[in-house]
Amino acid sequence: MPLSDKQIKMMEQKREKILQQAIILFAEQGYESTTIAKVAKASGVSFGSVFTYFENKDQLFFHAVTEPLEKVYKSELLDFDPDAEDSLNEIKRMIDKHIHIFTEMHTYLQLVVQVIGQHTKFPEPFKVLDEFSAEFTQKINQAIQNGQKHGVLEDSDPVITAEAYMSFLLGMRLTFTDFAMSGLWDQLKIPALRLLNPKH
Amino acid sequence: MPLSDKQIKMMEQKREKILQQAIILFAEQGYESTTIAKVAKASGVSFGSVFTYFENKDQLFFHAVTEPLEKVYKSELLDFDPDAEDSLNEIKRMIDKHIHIFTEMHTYLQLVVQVIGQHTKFPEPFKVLDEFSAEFTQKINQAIQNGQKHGVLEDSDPVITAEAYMSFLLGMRLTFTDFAMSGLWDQLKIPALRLLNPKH
Amino acid sequence: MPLSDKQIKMMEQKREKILQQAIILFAEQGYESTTIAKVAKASGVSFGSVFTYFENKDQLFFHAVTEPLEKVYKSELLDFDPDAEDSLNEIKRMIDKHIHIFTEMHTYLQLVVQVIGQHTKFPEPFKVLDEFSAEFTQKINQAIQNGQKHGVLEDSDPVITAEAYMSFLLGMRLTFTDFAMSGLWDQLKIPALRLLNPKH
Amino acid sequence: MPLSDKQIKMMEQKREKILQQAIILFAEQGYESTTIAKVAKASGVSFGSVFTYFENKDQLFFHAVTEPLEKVYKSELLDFDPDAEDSLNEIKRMIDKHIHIFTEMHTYLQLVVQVIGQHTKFPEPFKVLDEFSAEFTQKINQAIQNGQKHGVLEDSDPVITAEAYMSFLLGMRLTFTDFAMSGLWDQLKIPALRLLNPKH
DNA sequence: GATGAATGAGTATTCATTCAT
DNA sequence: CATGAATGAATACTCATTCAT
Repeated sequence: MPLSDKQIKMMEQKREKILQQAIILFAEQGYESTTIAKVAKASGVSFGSVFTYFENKDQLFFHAVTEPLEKVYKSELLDFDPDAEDSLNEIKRMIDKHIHIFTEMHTYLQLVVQVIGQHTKFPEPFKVLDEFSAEFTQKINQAIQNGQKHGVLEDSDPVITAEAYMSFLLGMRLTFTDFAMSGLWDQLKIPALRLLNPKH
Repeated sequence: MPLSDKQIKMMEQKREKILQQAIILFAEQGYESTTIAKVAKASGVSFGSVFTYFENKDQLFFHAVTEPLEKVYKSELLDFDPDAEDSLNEIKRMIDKHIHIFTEMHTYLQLVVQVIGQHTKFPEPFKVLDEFSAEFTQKINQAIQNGQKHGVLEDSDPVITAEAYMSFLLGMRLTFTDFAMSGLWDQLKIPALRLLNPKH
Repeated sequence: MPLSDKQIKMMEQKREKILQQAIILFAEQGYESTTIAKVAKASGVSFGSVFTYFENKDQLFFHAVTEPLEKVYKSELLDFDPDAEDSLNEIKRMIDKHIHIFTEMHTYLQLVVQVIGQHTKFPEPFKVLDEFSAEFTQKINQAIQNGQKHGVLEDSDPVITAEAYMSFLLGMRLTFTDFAMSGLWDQLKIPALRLLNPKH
Repeated sequence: MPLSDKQIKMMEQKREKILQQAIILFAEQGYESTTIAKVAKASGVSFGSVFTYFENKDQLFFHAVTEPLEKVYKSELLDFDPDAEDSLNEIKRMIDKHIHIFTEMHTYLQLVVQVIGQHTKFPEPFKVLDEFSAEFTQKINQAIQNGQKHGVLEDSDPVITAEAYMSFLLGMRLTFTDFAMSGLWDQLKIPALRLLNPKH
């Protein structure tokens, strides 16, 4: 007897709830200090149920790291046209979006940073992040070349510039732990654009 | 019976050795995965000895985070004159130095990032880092204002710009896990300077 | 709504399948290492169904131990005439049969041995085995006395001899784990008979 | 600073105590039902200490199975001269000894039987037992041939007879769970000898 | 001061069992 | 009756810390 649609939906919600809480806890307390019991409590399920939805702690961590990227951030962060005709405006729109997304990514980025910082400890999730990182900088690179071709950006090594841009985004969210002061974020668009070396 | 000078020196060396190995292990494996036994083994002492030199694991971590800063990086990173007459050259010299230091700080920065990312878990070490961060950006800020006053930097909000500069430094070391490609580092001076908005 | 005959038959088959797989798993892996999930998987049913047919794991084990005995082995092992006129031939026939049955009992005997060896852990199944053991040796005893009366067996304490005979049967199956070498079994009839002390 | 002799002795005693209790518990309750906590309690140490002396539960079990064999039983069971001139008396002495040892081995044999019965679960300890078993039957075999050569044993296949003798010893200890009735044991020497087929 | 045995709090994970569908 | 999600008791094992030598 298969599960009813309702049941399946309930289970999906429960899985999502567990994953959300796991992301928060892993981000704030780190992999080791996040116990399955804490995740279960935060999600309102018994700890046994966590194992119904995720094979083990490692897998839970892996999904906590990769699912938000695959399901949300990836498409959002890559949502710009690197070959746009109106190159400068597209780049500005992109920066706007990136700053905005990174601002919202607070918790998730702490997770990302853990994985990158201790990549030998987390090889599988790191691989996923690393691949996205390559794709992301590659597309930024392309947009920069497009801007240079259209004469809206001054010349600069597009590879270095793309890497610098990404470093800035990542570092920005790290430096400011207190993200109440969201007014700041907006203003970071200016140095972000400056990194891409626009013509005056 | 007081300890001889030689003995004192031996002990200091032993303490230093333990701390160095602790920094490496904490950085690469994280706080929880770094066991006292591992640190002791890497330092060539019995694990009991670790407790002779450091009250407990927490204290060991605290010193691993703060001593390199206090003893080495702090003075190096603040070694520039924010009121220099030859403002542009001083800024360029400063960037050179910063990029260079951050390049070398690889391991230590992983530690820093852990503390910042999980600052609720590590309040004491975080406080030390946070205070340095404030001091650092304040001094950068001052240098930027000096550059603007001397007309070598275009106008820009010096607070934002200083934060952007620091974000870039921190993010830069995070993005590139493979630091064999040190050729890259040199080239990062260009976008770093661009962030400060120099006149053409 | 009563169950149809067909349904009842299906259920009986399912119960039998579960029991067979349970016997194999309990025998090869032991009580604790045999999980209900493994039994269910091996039987091709959901683990919930196991509880439909057997109250709990203990009961499943109990039936795994006792049913083969009650339904198959008991009658086979007792299928000899302890008062036969042609005493020697009956005894030889009995030995033939016993050796043959024990040879086939491989898996089941592992189960038996577990219960005997850890009888404090398995008091109920042990009781059943113990009672059969008493009945078996008693009947062997009787056959031995009959043989002695007919002058085909030399004198010997029939109680001891019966126990020795049973010990031999049980030990035999334990000693040889590799039962591919079935040629051996046949030859064991000779020492088995010798135990009963036949006249030359 | 190395441990003092006294300390080392204390530790050896503690290890021995743990092992003895482990043997008893593993024998009576089986591998899975024997918890480290139970062993620790029975030995009067904290459960943490068990791990000081044995790497893990598997290793504890391995040593529980192999040490008594290597240290005690092996030499005792092989303590007979398979080439003795006074062959019959040597064989009788051997049987006496074997029956006596097996009588005393009660607890240990339950352990042995577990390992043999579930040898796929316990490959390493099984290997040790299997090797001893081969050595033992080989030496018995030799003694039987010697007896036949000297004309004190009737002819019989010495390989089969040796196996039968060993099966009997093992089975004997299994059949009788209540070993209070030690009067019985003595009488088992008679069928044991009979198995070896002595001349009248 | 140096060592490492002893301790036990804490944690991931397994698994029998219950029960809603 | 069949299914499998939910539960939490139970257990091996790790590791910081203490302290006797």
